[in-house]
Amino acid sequence: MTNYYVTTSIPYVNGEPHLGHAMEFVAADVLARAARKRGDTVLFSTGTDEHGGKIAEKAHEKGVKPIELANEMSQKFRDLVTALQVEPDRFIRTTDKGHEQRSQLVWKALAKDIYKNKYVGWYCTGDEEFFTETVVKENHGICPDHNRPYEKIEEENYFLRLSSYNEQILKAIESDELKIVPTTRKNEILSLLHEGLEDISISRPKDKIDWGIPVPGDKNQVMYVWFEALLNYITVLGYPEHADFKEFWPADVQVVGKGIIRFHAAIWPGILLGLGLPLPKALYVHGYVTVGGKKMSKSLGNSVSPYEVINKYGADAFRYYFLRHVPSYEDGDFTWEAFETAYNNELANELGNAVQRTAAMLQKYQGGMIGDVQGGEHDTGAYDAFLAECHFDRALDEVWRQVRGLNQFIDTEKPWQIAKSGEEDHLREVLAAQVSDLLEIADLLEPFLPETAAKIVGIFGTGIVKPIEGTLFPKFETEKA
RNA sequence: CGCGGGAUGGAGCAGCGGCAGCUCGCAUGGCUCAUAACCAUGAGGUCCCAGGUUCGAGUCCUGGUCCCGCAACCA
Repeated sequence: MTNYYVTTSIPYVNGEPHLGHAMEFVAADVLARAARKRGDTVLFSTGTDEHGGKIAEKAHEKGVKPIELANEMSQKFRDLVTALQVEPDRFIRTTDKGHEQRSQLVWKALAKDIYKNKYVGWYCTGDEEFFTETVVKENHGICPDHNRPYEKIEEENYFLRLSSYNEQILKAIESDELKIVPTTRKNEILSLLHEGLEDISISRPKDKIDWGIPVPGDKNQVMYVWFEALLNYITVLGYPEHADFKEFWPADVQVVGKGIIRFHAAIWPGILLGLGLPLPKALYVHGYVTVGGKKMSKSLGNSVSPYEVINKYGADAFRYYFLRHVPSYEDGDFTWEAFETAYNNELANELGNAVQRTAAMLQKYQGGMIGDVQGGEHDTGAYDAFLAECHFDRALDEVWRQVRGLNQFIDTEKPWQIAKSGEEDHLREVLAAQVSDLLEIADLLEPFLPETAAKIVGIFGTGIVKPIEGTLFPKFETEKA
């Protein structure tokens, strides 16, 4: 029995769940479902990242405690996961006691690679934030927001000796021991590693940020959120002693967005090497979703809630669009127009109608009786390969190649003519072949569109057609502006 | 010269040395089992510019133009 461990990054509960989060959940869910389908023992984990100054600040603004805000927001992400028909085995919160305790164990285990040092930086008392040398130079030493000079401030931080693992990380990524998909992302991180990693600060003074996990043995410091958030991938398994940890680590695939690749391809491997643990086998890096070609933002007022889409068209339609029409290896765009076109043409017309016409003919000509169905005859090699590479869009292209092939087959065979000529055996064969195709399509679709796959099997899976209520994908009139 | 990605028919993309391809959209024809669905055919491209390598270049090299990421200690 093979074990399979897949994770998503855990969203920071600073903002509402958006399309990007939804897409990542869905991508990981496809991998998990595909693994379950081939019989692996799967552990699929997701969750929320809840500590840090931003959360404390926001809670303060709203007049609630940080944990109250975190509870509320975490639930929203959990609800989104459910609405998307995404089925994780674990949902970790970084405020879980277990995570906090285990993170401290990690800290202690890393002791040899942690040292205390002074962090020197340019600070604006207006923003209460540090700025980089570059930014300070650009602004000629004066903060444009507050019109006051940046101050040079020193603070004590704990640092992780990331630099000492640079070579090992570089080798692991170069050799695909830690495989980064797609290659462009791998090259990006390799160039970063060639430049060399610096040690990073992994704590903050408590008097500045106190919403965090205490550093063991130092009352004045809390862990830097990023450091601690990364640890979720092993604390959720029960690092260091739990059986799950021993059985499921290293992860098979970690799904992350392109914006946080450095954390996952540099810092995280550094931590793992420091702990003497194996690195994850693969990192799948997806792009960002834009709306109408523009970054989603509140100021532009162009953000689309995942629920708007799901409530109107259903989870499977959502999954379909974001898996096929947002390129798996690049950024993608969402517009209602593109979504509705894909929905109507591909889901309703091509697939939905293929199901419908097949079911209708079986009922009309054979009283719903399905003849001998031969099992899948198509070569799914390309599909399998794409799926293994997280090339979801291409994998679905392959499925749709079959859907189109089926429609072509029907038009070529013309079962309605065969019915008229009374060649019953031939008709039975042709219709059975259609069903066979549809069942194979349903099988391939299962990780991507679980509800749809189940419906198709429900209709044709037994010897007799069991029509569903309504249609697979009711067509929507495109709203014309 | 900080690093990297990209520029291909109206739109979105694939092709990465050997007849320029896919999806959408558009036009025409066919069919009638079906969700006004399905099928076929067609129109539409100086493959960013300028040089070069080659029998042959979207495809390789050099230079240029224009876009877009990253370059963080916000997570």
